[in-house]
Amino acid sequence: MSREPDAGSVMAGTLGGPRPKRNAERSKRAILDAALKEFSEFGHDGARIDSIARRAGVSKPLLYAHFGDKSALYAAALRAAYVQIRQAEQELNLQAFGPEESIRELVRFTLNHFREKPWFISMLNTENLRGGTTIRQISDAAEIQSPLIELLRSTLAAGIADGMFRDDVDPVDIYITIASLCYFPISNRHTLRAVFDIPLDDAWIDRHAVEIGELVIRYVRKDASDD
Amino acid sequence: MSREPDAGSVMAGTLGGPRPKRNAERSKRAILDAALKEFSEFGHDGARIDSIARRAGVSKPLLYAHFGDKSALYAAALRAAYVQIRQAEQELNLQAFGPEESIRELVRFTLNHFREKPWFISMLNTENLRGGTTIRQISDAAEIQSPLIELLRSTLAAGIADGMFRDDVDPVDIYITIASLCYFPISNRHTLRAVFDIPLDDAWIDRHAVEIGELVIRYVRKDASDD
Amino acid sequence: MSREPDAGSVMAGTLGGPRPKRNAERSKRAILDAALKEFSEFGHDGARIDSIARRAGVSKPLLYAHFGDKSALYAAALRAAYVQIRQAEQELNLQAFGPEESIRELVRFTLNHFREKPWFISMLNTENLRGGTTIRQISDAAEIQSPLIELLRSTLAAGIADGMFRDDVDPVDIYITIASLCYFPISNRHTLRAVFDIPLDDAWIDRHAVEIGELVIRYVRKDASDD
Amino acid sequence: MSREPDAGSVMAGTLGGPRPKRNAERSKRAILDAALKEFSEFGHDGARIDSIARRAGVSKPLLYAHFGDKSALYAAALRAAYVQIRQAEQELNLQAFGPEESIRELVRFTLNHFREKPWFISMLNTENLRGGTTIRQISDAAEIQSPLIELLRSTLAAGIADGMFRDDVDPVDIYITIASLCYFPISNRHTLRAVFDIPLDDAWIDRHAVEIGELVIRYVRKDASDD
DNA sequence: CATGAATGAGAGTTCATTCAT
DNA sequence: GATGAATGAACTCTCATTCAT
Repeated sequence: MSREPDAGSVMAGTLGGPRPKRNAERSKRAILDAALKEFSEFGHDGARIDSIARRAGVSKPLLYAHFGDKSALYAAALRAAYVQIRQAEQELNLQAFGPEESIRELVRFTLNHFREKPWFISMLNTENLRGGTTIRQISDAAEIQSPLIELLRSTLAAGIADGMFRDDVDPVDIYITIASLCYFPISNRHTLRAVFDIPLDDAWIDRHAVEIGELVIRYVRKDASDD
Repeated sequence: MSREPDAGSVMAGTLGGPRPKRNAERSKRAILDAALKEFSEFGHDGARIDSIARRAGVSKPLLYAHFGDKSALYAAALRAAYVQIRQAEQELNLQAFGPEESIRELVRFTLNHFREKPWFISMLNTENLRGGTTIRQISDAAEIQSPLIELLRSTLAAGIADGMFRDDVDPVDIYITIASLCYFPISNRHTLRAVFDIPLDDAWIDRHAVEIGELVIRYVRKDASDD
Repeated sequence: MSREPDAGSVMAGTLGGPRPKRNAERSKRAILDAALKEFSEFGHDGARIDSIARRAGVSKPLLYAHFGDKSALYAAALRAAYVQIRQAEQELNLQAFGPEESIRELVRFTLNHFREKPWFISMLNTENLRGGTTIRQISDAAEIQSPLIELLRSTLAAGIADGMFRDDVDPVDIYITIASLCYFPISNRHTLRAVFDIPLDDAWIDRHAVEIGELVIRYVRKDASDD
Repeated sequence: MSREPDAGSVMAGTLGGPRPKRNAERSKRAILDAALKEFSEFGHDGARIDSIARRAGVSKPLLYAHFGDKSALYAAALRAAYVQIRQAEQELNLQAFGPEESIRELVRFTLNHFREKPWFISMLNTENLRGGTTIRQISDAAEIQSPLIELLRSTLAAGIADGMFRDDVDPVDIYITIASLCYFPISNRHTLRAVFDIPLDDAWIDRHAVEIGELVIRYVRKDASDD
């Protein structure tokens, strides 16, 4: 309510009075962050309420007071993962690029988000493993819908107008294609490493990102055979 | 399903009536099948030993006698999922097709396997969620390695020899690309359905399969700009 | 219901606006009422402090400030139940009736009190279930003792004087007899309904009340065999 | 753990092989007995599963395996209380007595059962406090219905035939009357002791039992005023 | 060999109670 | 004085695992 300590610590020395020890908003946030970590590390069933409370630095009853029960907390964490990626997408400014570069940029963004916020992939895997029961109940929330499809649609339109892109590709398909290509190597890196002898490290991923970009562009590009 | 190599032969000469002596093998098989189902439906932590025993129609002590403990059973189930896909791959005869058609065939096969044996994807998701600890311990087993890379390498070589394919693509990359494209729409169908308004049914998947094929082929195909 | 003895008078002369100053008394009363309901609905262990506070429209710390802890609140509620019945008894004016009618009146009164203030029976059941620990600690309070025994004693004396009643019955015994007969059918109405096929409704109770009256009167009445 | 002192000691020396350490029936019985004690001492909410398991000398999981959950165990205990009184009633042989003595005998029996098996009253109190939800669900069980009503009916009929009893009293009413008179002084002995200055001990109860008998007999007896 | 019976350890959840504003 | 925020302790229930027959 008044001030937030971590933000506060940076500001140490500024006047502003004593930190509040009881701050509902802050506790809720801490619990949600901890839950996101715990659920994405261990899945719905593997996650431990005790551990989440400890991570958040609060007691279990407080956690229950704020979120109800484990499943509700899981739902909140799942939702938070979506909200996070949608917020990040807001900062993408594809209009600044030409059609092809826009696509490369979108690929870069997607892959980097998956890589840097690993809990997003983990939460999605967990949720799909569970049959999507939870997301189905929160999907009505507006924040979950990605506005990216619109961005992609206009990018494709620009490419078509330029005579560079085919006019028979669906933006949702392209989005799913990009997501597929970015998701799998990261989501499945452990099993891939076990089966193939390649070093699936950051460098590999970076190289792969370039390939993905080219792959998608070649696909949408209008070429000799498309007349 | 699988033949019992020497059923009865050990006991062949002994008198003692027609007691089913191969029950051990049978039980083991039943447990493994049940475990594969249970683990893929509920994940490692969600799976219940009780439920597996019930599904297999055996007692828990028997299950423990055969497999040791839950983690060992999980490892066996994971391994079984790999063995199964490798066995199916044996029946792929890509040599019968030309280079492009080979690739289309591989895409079709991969996607169908993912769709028809959903426990494979589930097990992989589960294992990756868990950080790959288990697969790392069983990855030395020969049956897990996919011989598909070799098949792909020769397919690509044939395409290069024909002058149809580029000569700078790595077979592992292509394999991962194909797997990515086939894996994601099936693995994540629940969350995708919640977020996008598309009907992710079999018909959609079938249409998408064609797109995937074309996408990959366009990527490996040598075109005007590749000189 | 009960008058507020000196409401407002203390603050009468002070300036300072019309703040409700008697809130303390009010809150205490509200808490007690809520506690009586809650404890009688759910018993000592089933009652919830949260629920009592909510019912009373006050915060939990206030409740604690007023009553100490759950057991003390329970004790207060138990005491309140007794005070209530004693107050009601005050309005009984048996002297207005002849001996037999007095007894009938007492039966009617007792049964109606049990029926209309169900928390009295519930509190007594709860307390007896708990071994009477609480009542033993508050029994010294004058308000708990029933003056009814005296009333009964003089009623019996009048009946004896009239030559209508036996002279060997103890007023306490008669009181317990009346209470027994009125208590049981109401206290145990749920189990009785489950075991017997009779409709234990108000009409039944009313008829039963008449029987109880006759039963008691026949018992105290001097008859041919009592010489 | 190894030996069971009480039961075992009685049979010590009898042949019959080693006692089974794992005996489902015996465990179930032990749990039920312990539950009956615990629930009647502390009520539904006050009872502790831990305590019941300890009293029964078994682990909590075993208890759950046998009975499901706390409420189911409570239901089983409640039912056991009824079964117990019905079994005891079997041994009542009222036909051996004349009508009046039958009634005295029934009173004696009822009061003694209440006194000697205090959990019966406690369970009934608890169940009524809870609104009878549980008994309503098990009341279809035949063993719960009391055959006593029939006994009473024929006793009354005999008395009427003898010209000793009135012919307008209902056996269910009489049963409830007797139960009321026997129940209350025992059920409410703690609160009664706190309010009245009488020693509610065994001697008092015994004397009261005689009074109850006479009371009931006077009520059913045909007297001068009943013509 | 095969299993019904049993349990130690720990999970999620609740509740009376208190702190800090 | 009054309260939203917070918690220690305990409770019900579950689960992987093993014993004894």
